[in-house]
Amino acid sequence: MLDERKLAVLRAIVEDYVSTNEPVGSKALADRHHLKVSPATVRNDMAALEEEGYITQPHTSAGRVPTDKGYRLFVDRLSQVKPLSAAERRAIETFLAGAVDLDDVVTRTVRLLAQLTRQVAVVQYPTLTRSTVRHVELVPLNDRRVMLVLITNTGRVEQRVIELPEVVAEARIANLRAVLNSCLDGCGLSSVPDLVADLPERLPGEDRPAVATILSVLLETLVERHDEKIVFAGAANLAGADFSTGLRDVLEALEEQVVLMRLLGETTSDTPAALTVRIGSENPYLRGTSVVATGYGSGDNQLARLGVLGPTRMDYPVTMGAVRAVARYVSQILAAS
Amino acid sequence: MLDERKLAVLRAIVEDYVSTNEPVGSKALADRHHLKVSPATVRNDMAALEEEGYITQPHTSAGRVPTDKGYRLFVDRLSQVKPLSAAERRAIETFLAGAVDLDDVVTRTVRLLAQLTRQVAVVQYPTLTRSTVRHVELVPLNDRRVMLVLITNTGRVEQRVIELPEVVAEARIANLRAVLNSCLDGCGLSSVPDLVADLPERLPGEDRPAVATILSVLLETLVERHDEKIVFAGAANLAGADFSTGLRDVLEALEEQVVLMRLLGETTSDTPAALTVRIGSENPYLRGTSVVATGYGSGDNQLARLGVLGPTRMDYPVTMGAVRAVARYVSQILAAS
DNA sequence: CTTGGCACTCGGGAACACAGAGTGCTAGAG
DNA sequence: CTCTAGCACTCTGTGTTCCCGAGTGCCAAG
Repeated sequence: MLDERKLAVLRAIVEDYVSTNEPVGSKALADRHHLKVSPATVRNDMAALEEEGYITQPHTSAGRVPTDKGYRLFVDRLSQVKPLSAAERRAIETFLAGAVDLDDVVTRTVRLLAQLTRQVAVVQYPTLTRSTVRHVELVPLNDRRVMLVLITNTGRVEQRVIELPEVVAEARIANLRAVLNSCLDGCGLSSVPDLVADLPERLPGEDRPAVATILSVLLETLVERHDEKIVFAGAANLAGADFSTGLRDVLEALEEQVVLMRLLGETTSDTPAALTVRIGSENPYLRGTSVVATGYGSGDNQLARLGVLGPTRMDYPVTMGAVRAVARYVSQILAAS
Repeated sequence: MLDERKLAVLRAIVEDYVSTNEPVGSKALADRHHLKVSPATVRNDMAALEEEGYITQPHTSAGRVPTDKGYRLFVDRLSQVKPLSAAERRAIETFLAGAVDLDDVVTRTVRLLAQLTRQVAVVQYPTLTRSTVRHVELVPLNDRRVMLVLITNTGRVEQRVIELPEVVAEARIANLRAVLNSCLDGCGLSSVPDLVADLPERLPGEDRPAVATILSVLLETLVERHDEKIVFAGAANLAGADFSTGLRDVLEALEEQVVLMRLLGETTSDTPAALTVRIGSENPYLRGTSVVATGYGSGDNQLARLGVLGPTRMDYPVTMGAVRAVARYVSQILAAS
């Protein structure tokens, strides 16, 4: 049904449309892409492609524009991820190398990605689930309040202020801290609930109410903050592009953690580092936009996801190259720390 | 020069223009605002106001539109801050009350403010300068690395990973932590540099290189992170409004910490809690937008600033009311914790 | 199967007219 | 001296018409 030349025509249409943002006609196409056939032939192929739903015309007698299905075919079979230039790679490296802590890594990453792709970049904070406990700290604030600080091996720090049900002496807090640390140090976060389950019983009775309160907050921290936090950058890049779904919707989605999560998608378990591309209507919300995302993280355990969001009319090969490269570098940085 | 009625006319023009977004003419004005004079009289007054530069007409023979100078006069003399409704106040209270930590307070505040004003809200993180040290933590990550965690009385937590120049045993780290805490606990952040100045000399010689490294990072943390961090929300509210300076510029400014800082302005030392209103060209960058901001913080020491950013054509009384109210509530929340 | 020719279809821009809102000015009333 | 009424004038925005050109679909010939 789709011979080699028809595919070449589709590829040419996508490339031209992406770069010019105008419906592309048979004449211009035959010229620009040294297809060695006449415009009439191209027209026949276009008719076939339109029949199959890969392209469409905005109105009778205008050029053709790729459909979501057309982009999909282009991404899957007609294009290759375009590697970054050496200069870009160096820029990434130096830019990310200056990061001082996890927060900084994430902030720099998201900005870098936005600048590189000229799209909106989205980065999810490394999830706690697969991290391990590096240290638990209990800091007495006054005699009824302590601050719980949880430090993970990925450099993430979670903090909560806890109201105690009763006055607890500092020494007892210190003791509890020691117990918690000896119990949890180095353990995976997912195993924390099991490990602390019988803790209250192993401590003097007088401490139990306080311990129960602290533990409940600790567990809550693990669950609630699971992978809630997502940041974005490059919203200014939306100003130029026009979205079928209206700029407002896109901006709203960007500020909704939940929606962003859904857009970034989940790491497919078998090939976690693979690039995910969701085109237009393939997206759960925001059907007018495309998302290019991938997992990142140190070594074989993927920590979280990052990607970019833009109009369906985007340069997929370049964008995919940038996303992949940034994910690799940031994984590397995280692995080193 | 400007009698009572001319001022009333200006007020009416501002109010009408803000609510309709269309240049307002003499007829509509005389009707809607039960000024007890004829359109012709209003026209005369308008001519005078235009002469003085308070209003202008987009083109000959269209209605009048307030100038920045006109808005300024309106804000200074012709309007009163509009208090929030009881329902809104309750909403604020319940929404902010659920915050679990400082991060959460800031996030909730900025969203709340954006929703309340239907503008872009901007909140600066409480600055460290006037806080005091609650606790310093040194967590060994491996034998060449420690994590420094600084906890302040405002609930802020700063963290840095430190590369040590040499291997340091955990016991020595623990000792150093104890020294640091006994030395700094409860002290104002601004006095930290003085307090730690002679610390290396008071410790065994073998520790000095490590201590020097740690202290330099600590000091750096105090300076660099000074009041750098700013968050915003409600970018979607920009979608409707049209900015003279182009939407792109506004979005770009929002992602530039430095620009945002300048826009929020500085707390005037004498009346820190006063509302600052910068209208259009009064702003350093982004001359097409207005900023309504104020300081917030517990008690008499102002910690940081918050405010909203919107088109010059905004409802100043309502916006000012919302900013003031939110600042008060968040100050209250911070004081309590 | 490919190509050249040809008639057809729309979208978008230019030219034009026109209604409506709003103004400035002047002369008269209070 | 101030306010009002009337009037002529000036715009913008909108609707209409018209035409050009890009692009198509189809057909017949190579």
